[in-house]
Amino acid sequence: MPRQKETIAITTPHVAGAEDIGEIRNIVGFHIRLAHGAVYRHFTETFAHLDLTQKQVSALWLVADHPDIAQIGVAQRMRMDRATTMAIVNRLEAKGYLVRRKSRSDGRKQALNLTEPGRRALATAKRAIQQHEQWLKSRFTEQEVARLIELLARIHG
Amino acid sequence: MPRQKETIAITTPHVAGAEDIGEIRNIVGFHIRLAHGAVYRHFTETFAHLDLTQKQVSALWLVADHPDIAQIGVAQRMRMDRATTMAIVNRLEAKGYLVRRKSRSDGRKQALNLTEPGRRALATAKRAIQQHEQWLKSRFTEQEVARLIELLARIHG
DNA sequence: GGTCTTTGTAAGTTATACTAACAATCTTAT
DNA sequence: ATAAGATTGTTAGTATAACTTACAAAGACC
Repeated sequence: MPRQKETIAITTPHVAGAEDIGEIRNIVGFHIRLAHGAVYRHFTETFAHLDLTQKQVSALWLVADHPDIAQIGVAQRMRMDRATTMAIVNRLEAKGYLVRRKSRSDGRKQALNLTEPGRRALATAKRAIQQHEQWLKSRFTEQEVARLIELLARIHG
Repeated sequence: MPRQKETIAITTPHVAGAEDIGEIRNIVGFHIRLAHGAVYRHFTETFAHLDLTQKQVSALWLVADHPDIAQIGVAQRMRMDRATTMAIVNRLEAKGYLVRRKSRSDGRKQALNLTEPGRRALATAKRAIQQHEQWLKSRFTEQEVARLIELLARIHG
């Protein structure tokens, strides 16, 4: 147990008062980050055999639910900027899971659609997500899950 | 509004049944990711003038609360691996906010401690966090905040 | 003493997020 | 109708974070 002489001088944030906002444990943001990290880690494990990340699955799912969606549409729904969306769509396209094609209604846009392999990959991914959600939800009652979602939705609303 | 002929064929996940796990909106993981993203974004804005990221502030705070802590200690508390911790400690050290020094109790370890500029930076950061937390907590009652933290803690336990 | 483990470190890879700039296209104001 | 402005996709470049592998130094255990 390392604990030398400077201890006292350093562990006292009580001198100034103003910057003492209590334990780091009381910071909501800290808990969201930790929870996100835990979820992210478990997700990655669950998806180790598939070659997909969270974002990629979300994007795949969105395109499946919204055929001919433009990249900007994916970006808005996932709260990402255009450049980040590009990177993700590029990867999905490289895997052969979706195709870009010029939108007929708006020449600036690219209409995104899943390929058959993309649809199969999403189906597999959804099964993995089910497992992952099971792990996540196992610590809550149905009611608590609903409550948690409601609270989280107020943040990203 | 782009919406062509393939719409019907693609928007029906009802055919297989098994992979239909409902709306993406019902996935807890999805909400955690979105909430985390929103928090992360607001944090970044709040900290735009300071030159610190979430992780860096967390690490700084941890070192302040635990003088002579080893990198592995920071890693465990922040749920990071040693390599990631290295990167963050390196950045903080480069900014002159903390110093490494060989632990006397365990030659393998580095004892981390804040410098005076580090302590000042943390004090400033805590004020910014207070603002950030205000923004975050403004949409909840005290009770809801406590409930949210409790639920999130069950995830990262 | 020798073996196994822990800790820090370095190097290299991947994913994400951001900015800035640009071209093509659409929208709006005049 | 044309000019000016906004939107969309794209590329390039930067930063952060997380991961892997490998290695060295030090400690723990037999």
